[in-house]
Amino acid sequence: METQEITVREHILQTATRLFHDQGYNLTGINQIIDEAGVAKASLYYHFPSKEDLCVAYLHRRNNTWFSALETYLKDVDDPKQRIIKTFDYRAIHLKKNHFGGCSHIKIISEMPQRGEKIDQAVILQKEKQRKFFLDLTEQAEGNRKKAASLAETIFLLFDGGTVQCQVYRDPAPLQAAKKAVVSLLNEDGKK
Amino acid sequence: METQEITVREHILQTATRLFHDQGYNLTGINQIIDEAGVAKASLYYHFPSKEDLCVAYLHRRNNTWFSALETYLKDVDDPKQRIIKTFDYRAIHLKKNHFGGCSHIKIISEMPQRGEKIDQAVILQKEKQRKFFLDLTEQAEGNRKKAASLAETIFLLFDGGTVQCQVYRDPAPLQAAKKAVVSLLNEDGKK
DNA sequence: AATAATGTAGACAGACTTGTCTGGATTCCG
DNA sequence: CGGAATCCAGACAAGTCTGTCTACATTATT
Repeated sequence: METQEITVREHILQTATRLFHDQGYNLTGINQIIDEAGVAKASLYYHFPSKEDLCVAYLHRRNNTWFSALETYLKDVDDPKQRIIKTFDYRAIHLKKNHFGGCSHIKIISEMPQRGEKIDQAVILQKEKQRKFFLDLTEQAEGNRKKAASLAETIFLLFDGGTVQCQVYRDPAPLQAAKKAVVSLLNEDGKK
Repeated sequence: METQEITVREHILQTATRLFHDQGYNLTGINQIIDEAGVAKASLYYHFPSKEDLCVAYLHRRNNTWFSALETYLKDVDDPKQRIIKTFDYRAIHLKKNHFGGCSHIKIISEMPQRGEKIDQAVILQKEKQRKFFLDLTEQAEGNRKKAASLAETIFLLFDGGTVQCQVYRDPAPLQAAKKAVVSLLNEDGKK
């Protein structure tokens, strides 16, 4: 109760998060996770019935922390267009902090072609949350609903395209190009 | 000499190509490749010194076959704008044929966070070839070189974004949305 | 005080991994 | 004909993988 009170479960999840992202899911063994987390194997299997369950927890964790950190980053930005644009900046910062390893969710489905239902759900959940995030903002920025929807789709495509190209080049430049394109689109829209 | 004359090396490469893409690189063992190809293990290691070398050959093969099939698909299309647009159609067809497994190159780097130099080179080579492909076409379609360059970047981002989202949803819709955005961009350009 | 929840340590099963090696067969080419 | 290139069959090494299990210790709650 005095300090942080990091539970064993939390410790496992943090270690798994680091290793899954940095080394890859298939290249990270259960034994390595328990060694680096400093817990017993039975403890891991007590909290997570299988490696796949641990993976699902990892994906949900990533989804939540990414969005809450984004909200913090945007806390003083009110204008919807600016919120969209600054989200691209945040994405670049976040990717750099993670050594340009790319999107955790995309990586997982790239590693597991025959993914299970739970993993499918977790990945699609994140993508839908991101899609809705952009859609809400374009609807605020643009009265025409149909135009807002198509604009949001384009922005989301540029967002994912920028992310994956940053992974390839290990460089934030593609996301900056994507941001430029988005700025252009949002201005176009205003001028019309 | 009578029929196709598929060499052993070719047989290995074809089997590896199918398995790497459908199952993933790390989940495909050397033993499975030789079993399904019907060759001896020593034959595989005779032609490919290591699994990584086989991977590099696989990436180059994918790169070449994708581009030559694209050229065939576009053989009757002359207008540069139409060539760009039809490339998105071709991408969707190609992804569907490969069960929406996504881009082979992106998948490989997602599976191997600490990839070697040869693999890095192969992936970047493909990306640069695609980038140049779009750049050549935008330069033909648009006199202003600077505008053409930025247009090509945006198109390329939409291309990769559409590809990765198709992988997530196992559906061609995102690439169709990307195509729509590109059509819009190319028309904008014409109107200005 | 007793029971349930949570933890440690580590052996074990059964299967898989990449790569090497032995040993011999076939085929091509000069 | 002779040697080089190519191929097959499969044992083997040394390690990895996930998940189960036994046996015991600590903590919390009722």
